[in-house]
Amino acid sequence: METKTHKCLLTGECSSAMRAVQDAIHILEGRWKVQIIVSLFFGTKRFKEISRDLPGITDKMLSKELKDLETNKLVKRTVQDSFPPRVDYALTEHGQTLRTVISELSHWGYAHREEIMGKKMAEAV
Amino acid sequence: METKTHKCLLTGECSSAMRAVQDAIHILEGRWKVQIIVSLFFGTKRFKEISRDLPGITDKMLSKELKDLETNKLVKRTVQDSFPPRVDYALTEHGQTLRTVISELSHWGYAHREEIMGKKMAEAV
DNA sequence: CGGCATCCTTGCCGATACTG
DNA sequence: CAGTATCGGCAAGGATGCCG
Repeated sequence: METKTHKCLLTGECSSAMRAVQDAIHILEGRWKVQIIVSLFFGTKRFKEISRDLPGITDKMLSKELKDLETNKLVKRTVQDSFPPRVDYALTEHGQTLRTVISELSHWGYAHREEIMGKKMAEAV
Repeated sequence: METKTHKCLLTGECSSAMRAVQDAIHILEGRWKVQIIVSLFFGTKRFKEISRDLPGITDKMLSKELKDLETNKLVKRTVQDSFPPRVDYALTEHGQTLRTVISELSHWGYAHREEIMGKKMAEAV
């Protein structure tokens, strides 16, 4: 326990694991990413549909975030060349794997709220 | 499946789950939080020890982040009034529960890297 | 050693307007 | 409908210096 295990801390295989964690968080962080993903958990959506699901988001942000998610192969963008223009967004298979992660985060988030607010309050609410 | 389940999207119990996820992410996000926590996975540390584990972090940031983590009851701060001054930081029981979450994020992060870089490259590295 | 105070840069993100 | 273009505020956070 008092051994020099901390030598591995940010060099060696530990740093590789660190980067993996940071990568994962980086994809989920920010005000909108998770909300967009959750919105798409419910199925394929058009730009405006997602927009309506996220009160307060601007077209600019939604556009940017979707582009990010597409770059990360989490979201598939499909263009129908009809009029009016129609573009569909859906989670890729890989995007679907986020369900587990988000579920885990959700559980911890609840537990955390209990810890912070006090167990008693948690039942009260 | 095509039912109007999206009605619940950001109103109702779904929004509660959303907030839980956001809470969890908020605690882990940023450049340093996870690194500090991981550093403390290896045991109780002093301010300078953590600082040495995280090349590039400034005293100001470390101080702020530790305060945040303490506020969230993830880290316990203990002051020995000796000379030179000595302050110990350790994860609380609640802080330890992050192991599962971080482990999950790490796994997904690796899988994500394979997805992005291509499975072939993953073995090559 | 373990910080806090100050200054300053960066870039996130919102508001608004415009296009095909 | 599905975006892009431009402007700009504001807060996170890096650099530096000082203190008990």
